[in-house]
Amino acid sequence: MAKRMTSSNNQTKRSEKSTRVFKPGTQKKRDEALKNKRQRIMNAALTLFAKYGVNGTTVEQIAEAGEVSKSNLLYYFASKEQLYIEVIQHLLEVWLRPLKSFETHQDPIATLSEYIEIKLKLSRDHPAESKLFCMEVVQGAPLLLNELESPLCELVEAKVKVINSWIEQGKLLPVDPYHLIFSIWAITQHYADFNVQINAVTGKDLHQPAFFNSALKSVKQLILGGITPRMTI
Amino acid sequence: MAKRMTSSNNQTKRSEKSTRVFKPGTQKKRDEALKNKRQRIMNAALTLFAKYGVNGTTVEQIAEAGEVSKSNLLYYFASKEQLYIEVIQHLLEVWLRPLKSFETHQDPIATLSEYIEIKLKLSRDHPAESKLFCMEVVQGAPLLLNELESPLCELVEAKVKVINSWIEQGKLLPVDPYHLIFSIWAITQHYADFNVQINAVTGKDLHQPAFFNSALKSVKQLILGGITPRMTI
DNA sequence: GTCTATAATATGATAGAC
DNA sequence: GTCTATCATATTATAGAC
Repeated sequence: MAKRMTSSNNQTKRSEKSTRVFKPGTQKKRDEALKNKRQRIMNAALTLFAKYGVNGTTVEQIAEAGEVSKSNLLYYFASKEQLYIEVIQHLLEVWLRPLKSFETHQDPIATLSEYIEIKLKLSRDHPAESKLFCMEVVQGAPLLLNELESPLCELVEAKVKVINSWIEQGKLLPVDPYHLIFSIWAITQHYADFNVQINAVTGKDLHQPAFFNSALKSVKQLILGGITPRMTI
Repeated sequence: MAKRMTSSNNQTKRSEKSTRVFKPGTQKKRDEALKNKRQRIMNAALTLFAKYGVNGTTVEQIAEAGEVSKSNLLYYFASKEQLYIEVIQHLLEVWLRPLKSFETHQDPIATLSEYIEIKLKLSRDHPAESKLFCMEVVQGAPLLLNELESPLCELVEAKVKVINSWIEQGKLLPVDPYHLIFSIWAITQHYADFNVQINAVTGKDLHQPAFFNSALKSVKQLILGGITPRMTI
């Protein structure tokens, strides 16, 4: 009793949008406008949730940022919680993409190197997604646990097998694949999530190309340096 | 307007505690009881803030967890915000301690190795502190920015100089000291902050000694592997 | 110091006109 | 679909008795 949002009592109410067609061609336009509006609202919500937390953000703030009225927003999303869920779901998709596209080239170093770069670019270009994901997981991921358990788990396991086979082939020094993956996630996402601290200490951020490059170089050096086989001619 | 907590309008009201002494020896006891109560409340607040966020936690929940009444809590802390500030300040002290005690032994690898271990133990033993610090920084650290700018900055700069001197002496391979420090923070704190995700993927957590040891070993291997000079006999 | 009201207000959500 | 009230409630904080 007396909680803010418990991520449970959700009954989607207005998921069916009016399907009547008046003139041919009008429907598509209508759908697009609606989609844009939903998109605008979700983007605004993402930014604000990442900045103030879910409970620190009001529907009115989101509406203002999305340039709609509060009640209009609640016409498009049944409730604040429903909006949050949709934002999180969309976010997760963006967030798992790099791992899915983790192409396993012949050379493990090239593969991991590419993955690190993709992740660091994601931190640079989608900091709000990174931060909201971070906060959600830190708080116990009440809404994500299901998704984290099945899909992520399988995805990670597949990569773990690849890494282990590299190690068996002597292409990589022995290392625990799970910790390797966690370390890559941790460091690359740190540049987005802790950017305020990084900025306080260095005065720089990832949008400065020089800083981005030095970060990328260092991360690669640290992560890959410990697992690159020495040349033994 | 219409925000939850803006971290500004704070005038500490009840900082002076009654100083009248009735019997000798009673005062100390009284102070201790008071301190214990404040401690209890702050501990409860820390745990709940870390789990539900500041705005997701009500004063009543904290009071319940701290085993005091709501109004009694507000007798000890002028406001929820004031409580939050005190929690954060105490937290920061705990959080900066390892960096302060970053003893610079002769051997850089031993020094860094020890620092990594301390940080990982901190993640294991003080996950709530880690999480709340994380959330605060992710959200822009409105309350911490001052502290982060001066004290942390100087502390880091001192360590950076040490690391650079090691590099000059050839005891360490060239590496950007800032990124090195960030990487250590990122990985070690990740085990506390993202423990839910780590647990979802591996089924394990830092309290299992075997998992702690494998994490420690891997982190050392990754961080130190890329900066340990090769033996060139 | 502690408790029981209760004030003051912020905020999510709905009703109903247009 | 959109807007203007407005409701209902949760929640911080205070007043005042004991």
